[in-house]
Amino acid sequence: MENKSKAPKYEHAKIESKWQKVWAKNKTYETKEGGKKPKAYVLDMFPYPSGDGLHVGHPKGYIATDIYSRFKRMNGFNVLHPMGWDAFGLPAENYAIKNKINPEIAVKKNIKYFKSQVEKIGFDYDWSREVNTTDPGFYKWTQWIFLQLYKKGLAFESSEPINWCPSCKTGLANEDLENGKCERCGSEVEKKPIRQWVLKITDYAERLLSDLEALNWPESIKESQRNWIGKSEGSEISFPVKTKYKYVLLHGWKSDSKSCFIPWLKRELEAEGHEVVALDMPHPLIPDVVEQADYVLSKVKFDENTILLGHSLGSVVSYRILEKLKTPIHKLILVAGLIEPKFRDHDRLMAKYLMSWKFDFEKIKKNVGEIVIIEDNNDVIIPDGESAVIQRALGGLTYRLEAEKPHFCGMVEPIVLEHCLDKIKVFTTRADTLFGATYLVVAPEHPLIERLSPQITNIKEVQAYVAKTIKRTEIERTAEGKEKTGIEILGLTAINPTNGQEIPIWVADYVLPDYGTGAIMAVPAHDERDHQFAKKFKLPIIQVIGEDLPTRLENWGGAYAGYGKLVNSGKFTGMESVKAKEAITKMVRGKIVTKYKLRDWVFSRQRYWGEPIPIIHCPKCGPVPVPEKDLPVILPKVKSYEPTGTGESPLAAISKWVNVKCPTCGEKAKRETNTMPQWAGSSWYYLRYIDPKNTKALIDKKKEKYWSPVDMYVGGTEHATRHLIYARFWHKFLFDIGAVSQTEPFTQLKNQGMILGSDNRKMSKRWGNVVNPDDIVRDYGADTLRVYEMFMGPFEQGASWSSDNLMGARRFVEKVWRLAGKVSTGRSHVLGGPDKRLETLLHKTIKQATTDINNFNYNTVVSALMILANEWEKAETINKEDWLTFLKLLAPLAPHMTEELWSSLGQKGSIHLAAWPVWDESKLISDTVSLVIQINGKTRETIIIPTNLSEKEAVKMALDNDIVKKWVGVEPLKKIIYIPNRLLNLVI
RNA sequence: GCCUAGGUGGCGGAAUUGGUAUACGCUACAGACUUAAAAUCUGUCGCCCGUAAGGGAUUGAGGGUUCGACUCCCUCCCUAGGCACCA
Repeated sequence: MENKSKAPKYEHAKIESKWQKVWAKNKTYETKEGGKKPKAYVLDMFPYPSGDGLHVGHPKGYIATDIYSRFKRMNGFNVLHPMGWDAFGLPAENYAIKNKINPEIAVKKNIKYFKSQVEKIGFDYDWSREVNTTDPGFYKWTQWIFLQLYKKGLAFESSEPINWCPSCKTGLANEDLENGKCERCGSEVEKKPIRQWVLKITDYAERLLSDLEALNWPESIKESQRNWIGKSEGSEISFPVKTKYKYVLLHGWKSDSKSCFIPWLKRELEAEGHEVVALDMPHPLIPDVVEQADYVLSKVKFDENTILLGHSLGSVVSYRILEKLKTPIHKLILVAGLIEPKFRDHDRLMAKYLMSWKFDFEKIKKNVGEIVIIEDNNDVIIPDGESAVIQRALGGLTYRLEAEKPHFCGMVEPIVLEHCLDKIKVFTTRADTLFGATYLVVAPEHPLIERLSPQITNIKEVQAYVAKTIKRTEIERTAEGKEKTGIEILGLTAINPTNGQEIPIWVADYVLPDYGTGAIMAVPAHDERDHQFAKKFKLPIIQVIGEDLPTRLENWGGAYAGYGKLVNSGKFTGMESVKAKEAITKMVRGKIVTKYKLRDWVFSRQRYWGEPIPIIHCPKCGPVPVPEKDLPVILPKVKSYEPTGTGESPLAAISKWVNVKCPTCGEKAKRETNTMPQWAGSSWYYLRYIDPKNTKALIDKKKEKYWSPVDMYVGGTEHATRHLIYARFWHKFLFDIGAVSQTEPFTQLKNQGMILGSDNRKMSKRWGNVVNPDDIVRDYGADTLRVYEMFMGPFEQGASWSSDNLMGARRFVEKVWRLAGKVSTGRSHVLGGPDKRLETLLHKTIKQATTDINNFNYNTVVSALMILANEWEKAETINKEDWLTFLKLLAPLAPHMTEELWSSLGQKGSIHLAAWPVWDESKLISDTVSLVIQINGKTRETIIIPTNLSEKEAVKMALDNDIVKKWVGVEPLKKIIYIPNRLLNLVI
């Protein structure tokens, strides 16, 4: 009682503001470079400074890193523990629009409020390194990284249809969707083709996946990323399409219809049922291509089902033919074709002087549906790269490969035949079931439908189905339990390459256009979806797996998707699935390939509040990167920053900013007006803390090498497949260009569990269950808040707020405050004298606090400290050295109070710079231990024995015990299990 | 459907990794102090039988390994999260 009155009252507000000022003045937590200390980079995911401010859930992670960083500092580490603001992006912008404040002003205001909230909790941040993604000095380097990506071809423009949020009025990345809805506002997204910038994150898919293995991250986050990347290994297999065409084959200079591959190709195509015309053209030695073209036109009628093939000079004849046609033909195939009078071996004077090389490219393009250009890598006549020259003039697809004989002069040229025939390429992970592929299905978006439309007899119905399905949103298309729809494409059939079977081709929207090849082989016996589809449309189902299955196909409810031995599979019958995959792929000349579900990162937003993309569009030079010396491209101040919804950002309206001179040619040009997504700045901000003031380079190499990577990264799980994938991607890219020294940015990651409201619901204004940390700090103190949040339960688990439990933490803090009154210079006493038990307990507590803080098991640290405090409360006096040790253990958790008690005992310097206590292993052992005695594995008695007693003596002591005697009786001991200092089990 | 993490008193949760299950805290109840209340302090507090001494069952369910299982193995149920018509 006397001690109680001696101690001054615990006034948290006074103590906390006092020490916060002292720490700031003394720069207690400023990180200094160099020295011989090992480093520890401890990092929080930096917040959006939203208008609402923080609720008590936000600081949970910050408290955890704060404890960890203080602990590391006291253990002799050079600690980097910074904080900053992720202030670009939709939340900040929407807040600004809603409140009619310029985003720049709104963000400044919000940051000020956030910072005041954070500072009250007493974190050890080095504020001299504070970063803000909207600061031009910061986003200069965000733009710089974009330019490096652009230079390496990893940033490109595309007009593919992307996810468009009609409410946020901007394009979105795949990662920004939640069940097909905009993650921010919940609107259903539409597919809209708008021009946008895309980052080629898919180039890094394999590394992003395989490097996960070595990371010390929660398994669930790694699993999310694995799911998101979605790797699957399978085969690409081509199915020939059976069509009816008229082929016109034109031979080259000095040849005729009997030379090279022409006769062979004619036979092969005729065998497939096509009509083939191979003409001998007039004057093969000194040709006049105009005359030859007229000759061909007089002999052959060209229409939409004609395929024209020109070999060598025949290609030039084909241009002249196409110039003169009234209606387009289906396809033009150029084999070793040419478009200019250049030759590898010698000049051909007739080609140079007797012929014109001017062509009407527009007319030619108009008169042909599809162009294929095949170049021989070992050609001796046509110059290297001629296919690219032709492609520039005419478009089409080019293939550079090795012919059987140079210049495609072989009698047999299978590659030429392959390009003459139409094919559907499918991706499958189950090549072993290929014999059971009874039909093909293509996505409604598949180019084949358009390309082969003249051959499709029910084209009207097919087009109607396509039009209907393409309009549907992603959710409608993939809605669970949805009946499968589709329509057969009549007039076309495909050939199963294993057995030559003719199979139908369907179009159905259960096949997705942007995964695999946009077409599948359907194996209804062994794929649930195909099974449903086949049942509905009465398509054949053939079992090819399961020779050894107990039940037959008819008895299965649906498809059997497992592995097994093959049946009905020709020479592969009896083979195991796994082996058959490779063997069958090989037989049909398929390719083993790897596919990923990860899509490229749609990187532009048609919004105001983001980093401008540093590109200038010049009518002459195309897109030109802004020279690095001109960075940053400053986001201009505007009056109206509301989204336009037109696919253009509000920046497009600022002509003063938009109109610039092309950096390459100096002519009039326009700035890119799209901005970057909110994830841009956060993809590299952790590097900026290392070197926050650098204006010359992204980061100083020496500093980067010292501090990278982040040793402990803490944040919420919601960033699993966005921030954490994007940042890893950028980091790997920066590693590839030599800007950083590590391949991964964050070696260890912890997720804090969410703090829910006292009603078990997510804290939100909507439920009125939000608790503001300012109120808790004011009424109970920051130290109490910190201790409470750490004591709530395991760090990675969620828990709901409870004011009762908060009081428990407050009581503990006050108890510690009161204990200070018992401190004396003698040994810790209980009534009657010094107590060795308390010494043992102290050392146990040091050990537990040390290992538990290292593992983020803060709830058990608090409990251990409580146990010691409870014991001391029963003691008369507390030894001063023991007390100081205890304060140090508590210091990371309750920094203000411990600092106050530390200094009140006359200690020099901050407790937070003191050395962490070390436990003495020998002091952990007490003189006596309680030994558990079990009879047949059941606990019956506990006896106190001297430490390290031998088995013999322990058994003797146990058998002396009355209760043990009662249980053992006269039975002989069958077996004795003795665990020294712990347990004795007597089996009778 | 596939994958991942979980399931322990009235509640939040501990358990030295196979060795006394329920530490620590909250709640509740009783007592002390007080004119009274709050605060504080002290004590009791998982379940069933029993006045008690004592005994029995018990870590989502069932089975197994073991002298001994919250902990390891198998089957199943439930909760949370990720992916999902991805061929």
